[in-house]
Amino acid sequence: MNAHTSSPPLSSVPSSAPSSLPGQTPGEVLALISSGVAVTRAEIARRTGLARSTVSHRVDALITHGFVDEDTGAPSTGGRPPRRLSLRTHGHAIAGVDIGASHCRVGLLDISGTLLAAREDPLTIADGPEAVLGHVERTLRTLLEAADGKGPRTLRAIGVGVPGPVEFSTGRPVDPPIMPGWHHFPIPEFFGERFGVRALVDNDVNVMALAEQRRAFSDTLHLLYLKVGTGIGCGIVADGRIHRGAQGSAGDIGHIRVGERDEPCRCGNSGCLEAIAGGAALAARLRERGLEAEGSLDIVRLVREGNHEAVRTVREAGRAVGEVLSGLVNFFNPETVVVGGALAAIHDQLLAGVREAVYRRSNPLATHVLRIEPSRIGENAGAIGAGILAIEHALSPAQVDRALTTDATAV
Amino acid sequence: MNAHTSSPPLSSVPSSAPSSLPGQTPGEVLALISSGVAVTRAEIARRTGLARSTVSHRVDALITHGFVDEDTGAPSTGGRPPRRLSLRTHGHAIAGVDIGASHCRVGLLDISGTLLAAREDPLTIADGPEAVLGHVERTLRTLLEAADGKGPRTLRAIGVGVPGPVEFSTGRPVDPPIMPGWHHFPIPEFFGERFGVRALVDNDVNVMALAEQRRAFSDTLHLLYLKVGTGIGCGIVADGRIHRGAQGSAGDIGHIRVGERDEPCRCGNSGCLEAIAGGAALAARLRERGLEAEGSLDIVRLVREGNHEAVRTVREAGRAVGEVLSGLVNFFNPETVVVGGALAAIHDQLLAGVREAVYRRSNPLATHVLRIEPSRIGENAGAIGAGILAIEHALSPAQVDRALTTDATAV
DNA sequence: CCCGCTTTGCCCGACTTTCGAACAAAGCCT
DNA sequence: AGGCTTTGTTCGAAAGTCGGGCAAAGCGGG
Repeated sequence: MNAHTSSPPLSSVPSSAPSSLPGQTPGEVLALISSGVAVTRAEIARRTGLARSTVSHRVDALITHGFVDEDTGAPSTGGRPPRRLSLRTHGHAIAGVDIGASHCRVGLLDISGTLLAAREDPLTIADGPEAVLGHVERTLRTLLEAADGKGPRTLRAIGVGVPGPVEFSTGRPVDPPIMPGWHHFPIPEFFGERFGVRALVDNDVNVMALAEQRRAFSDTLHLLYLKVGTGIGCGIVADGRIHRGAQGSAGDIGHIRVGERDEPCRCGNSGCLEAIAGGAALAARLRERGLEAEGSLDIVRLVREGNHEAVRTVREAGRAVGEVLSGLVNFFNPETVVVGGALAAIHDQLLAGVREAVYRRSNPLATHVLRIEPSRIGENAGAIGAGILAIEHALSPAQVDRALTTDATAV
Repeated sequence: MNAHTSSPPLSSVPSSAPSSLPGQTPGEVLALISSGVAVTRAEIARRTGLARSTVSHRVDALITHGFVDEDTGAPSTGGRPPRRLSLRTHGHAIAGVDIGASHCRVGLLDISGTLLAAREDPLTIADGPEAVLGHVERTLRTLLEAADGKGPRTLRAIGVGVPGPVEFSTGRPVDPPIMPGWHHFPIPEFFGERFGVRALVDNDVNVMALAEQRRAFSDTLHLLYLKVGTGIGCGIVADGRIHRGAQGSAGDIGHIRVGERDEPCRCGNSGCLEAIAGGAALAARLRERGLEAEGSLDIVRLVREGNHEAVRTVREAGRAVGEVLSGLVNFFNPETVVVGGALAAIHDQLLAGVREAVYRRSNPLATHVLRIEPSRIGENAGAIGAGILAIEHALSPAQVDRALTTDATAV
């Protein structure tokens, strides 16, 4: 197999890189600044091909509208030192809300994505949307007041992750199996009425995947986030964007059939991944063998204590997860798989099994650069990811341009 | 489970629809016209929010540069009848090339995507790129000359589908298992030197998926194209765009493990989908039972003849495919699954098995609007899809804008 | 220390694009 | 035939963009 590596010049074929597409509008200039791609006026001009005067114009608009701050000088490159521009974090605030089956975490972020404060409370999602969201509202108001200490912050947008499928365009859960009473509940309207801002709602694993991709694995465009807890789910980032599928139920891998074992599953089928490797199933199996295990946390405890039975069971679960994952790797060809959820606390044991199965069965081309790693963000992934979702909405070029034209000074 | 269907007004929450974003540049105006979204000047003005005079300006530019034709009047809506605009097909030509393991199909399309002519020839891909592409070049020149009869046509771009993973940005195959000698061969440069136009190269199933989505299932954004032939592969359209994955090997589902059976596979593992349900494997199994079957076509023949053994085998293969597919449906949540490839000729038998397995195992939310259907495009899907890839490149706003500014009259 | 060099950022006149309003065109309706 | 409606064009005004000139600000060599 001879490799052709030379790059003969393309005679009269237009170059594929249009060299300078983005940045045609103030909002896109802001995107360049906030993403760190170009942080001085001169850099922006070079990057976009716009005249220096035009760039100054746009940057001025962004500054007077409170989107950008001008830091003091930067290191000179031989001539006059450029003035560094940065997203103005002061003044704006974003909420990131992670609602789980039995807990709820509310985070406050600045507009650059830094988590300023977070609070977790136990809560039962089955109490219904009014009760749960009411609690979120109160927590959020508390956090906002507390944060006011360091300069007032105006809430700009809210991101919400919920444990079930969501129709993203309307922000409404659709037939969520573990959220009784939430079907079609208009979450964005709930927050819109109370805070006067937009709320973006998505599946919790999706926003966790987003958090990991944006914050910890920004060099990878295609990422899967495997959440192994009581149940098993998967968040998908394809080409840097969340893949939600037709009904918003993409990533629902808990009931994929795996292996030979025919464990019955609560879904009515048997042999489901969740029935074999989910935290609830593992705990049940350990109980059968006389161990004390109620939920995922007990499994973590037992493994940490070095209980052989538990370690073996978890490793086996890892293999089951890995077997399913190997298929998904072949199909989706991600660069990174992040493993999170309660059981990721013992990722040494879990990942060993996962890697074993994936590298045994997957296409070598797909695996030879594949990384399978534990979550880097950890317990705040949901809140941060939801916040990122909201930030990217609030800072999208379209939104920013609108803010500039309907000249109400931001902040 | 109570359903909340009311839509209370969003107090002071900005509407999610920016109402009039697209169309800021001549290229985007052309996109509106060619996609049929807005086909008169007045419609474009309404759709984009631009002044009518601006729209006229842009349309004039598109007309003088040969991108748009002005048809005669359209039905009046009470006032002066609008003049209908349409993409100028006359003059432009696009090539769509579908290279298989043992055949090659070259198609000539006009810029609206209509197939003008096509030719298929047998050929062995293992003869290497120079030989194969040389043949494609000759065929394409023949087709271009023949098409010249009805007005001269200038070739604008070439799309190519090949049976292996491709690094799309460079158009080079990467470690393709059934294309010896093609590793890293610079296909776009080959055509660039000979025709002076850009060539876009992609995996063959990807372009087939694209063809089905754009031409036959344009109401669905998420589509899988399952090709069941000698081998088994899958093309992925996510959110209207081809998903290629990190190494361009996404959709390589032939070696996902399925079921209990441990058939050895040429990949070294056992239990692979392809080893159980691929055309080659089915033929081998039928041969074992004394039937005469060399390849996929013989299976089709036997099933058509009503051979019970063959029908049963195909149906079983369908179930195996369906079992894998059920997992992918849960994971990806497509709206449509299209089944093509040689064995799709007997889709009654094959699809029965596929549907049976999918509907048994997949998440009801994901399946209740899922369509599993035979290919509608058929044998030209590869050539047409490759052509569409090239057309969408040539008509992309960026390309069109460049053509307008570097004022060389198109056509 | 001063002066030329380099790079950055702003100012200003020339040019291009876009807008909005007025007007012509073309069919429908009474 | 004349008013009405919708479409498309013409034209002057407004806005945005460009590019050159110029001041600002640091570096480095004599």
